[in-house]
Amino acid sequence: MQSFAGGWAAVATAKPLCYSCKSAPAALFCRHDAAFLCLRCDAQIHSHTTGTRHPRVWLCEVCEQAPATITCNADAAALCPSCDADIHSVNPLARRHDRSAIQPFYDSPPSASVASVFKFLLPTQHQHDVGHPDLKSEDIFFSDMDSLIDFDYPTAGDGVVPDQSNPGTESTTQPADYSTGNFCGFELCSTRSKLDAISYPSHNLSHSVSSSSLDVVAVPDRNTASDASYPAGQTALPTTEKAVQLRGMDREARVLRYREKKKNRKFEKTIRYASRKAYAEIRPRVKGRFIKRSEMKSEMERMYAGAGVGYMSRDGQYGVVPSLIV
DNA sequence: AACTCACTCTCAACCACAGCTCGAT
DNA sequence: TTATCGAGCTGTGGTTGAGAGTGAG
Repeated sequence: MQSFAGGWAAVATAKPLCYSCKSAPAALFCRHDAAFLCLRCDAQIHSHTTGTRHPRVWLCEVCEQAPATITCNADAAALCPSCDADIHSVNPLARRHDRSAIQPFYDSPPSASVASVFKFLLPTQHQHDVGHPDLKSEDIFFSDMDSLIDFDYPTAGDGVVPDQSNPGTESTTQPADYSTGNFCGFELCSTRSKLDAISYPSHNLSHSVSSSSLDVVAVPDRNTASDASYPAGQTALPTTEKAVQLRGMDREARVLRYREKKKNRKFEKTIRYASRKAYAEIRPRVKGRFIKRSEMKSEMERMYAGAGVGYMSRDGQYGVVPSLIV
């Protein structure tokens, strides 16, 4: 079994070369020009001084060979249609991941990416703050994140993954044309099924959440990213002054609090069903594997046959769980 | 520099079964 | 509309083995 320790990068193959310089690996895809670009060439072509602000998207985090068109909010990952289909068809839990069409960025990639990576967590009204020219990405990013970054499970119910299969959200899940595999005339993700033998744990969030600003991906607000088939260059960049808030000491305190939380954040296994944990802990095992209680009984009887040693507690239940060495 | 070997590290798979989900009645 | 039933699915932890990574020769 292939290890998945390296996250998405572990299965990634060589990125396509930049269409402009033809030497550096591409980092993003310009939808207007239908061209892969490295960050340097992108900065030159789409700088404010040139006035060119084409809609661009990051490459798929999995194959890194096709433009991302879908964002999986559960995994904080931008995916191309093929990788999305591969990953989210492995089991029912994966199928329930909240996915939405990715929203292109128009400004410089670092600021756009940082601001957008957690945008699915932000209130909808902040979506337009991303492109505000007067704010550093961190200013936008940290202002409201601390109240949203706890990642606590819902208090009601068992804290299961939200069901994204309801009809109301279906339209945002697969907006791209998967049947053809084409997007803006570009053939997507020619390297399919690299993840066939790789499981896809839903709790594995750290690969992108903890990344640097250059590594993170654009994650659009699911409520606004309803159409992936953006006509090239036609989506106007909205601007607002709402982001210019929380200045001064209050904001600094919030930033500090967020950074502290971020520092201490851990993506550890979360027990959703304590009762199952309790049962698993007392369940008899052989070499770590669960065994039938009837098998354990017969095994113990065989082991202790004639020795006069009892292993059951007085009430017939299991006392100390024996670890059978075979 | 390229290769082999030994060693360490990482992690998915395996197992049984209580409890949950959901469709049928 | 509500209640009940049953089939199928999910999640839980310790151990293991395969594969990746690393350093020495």
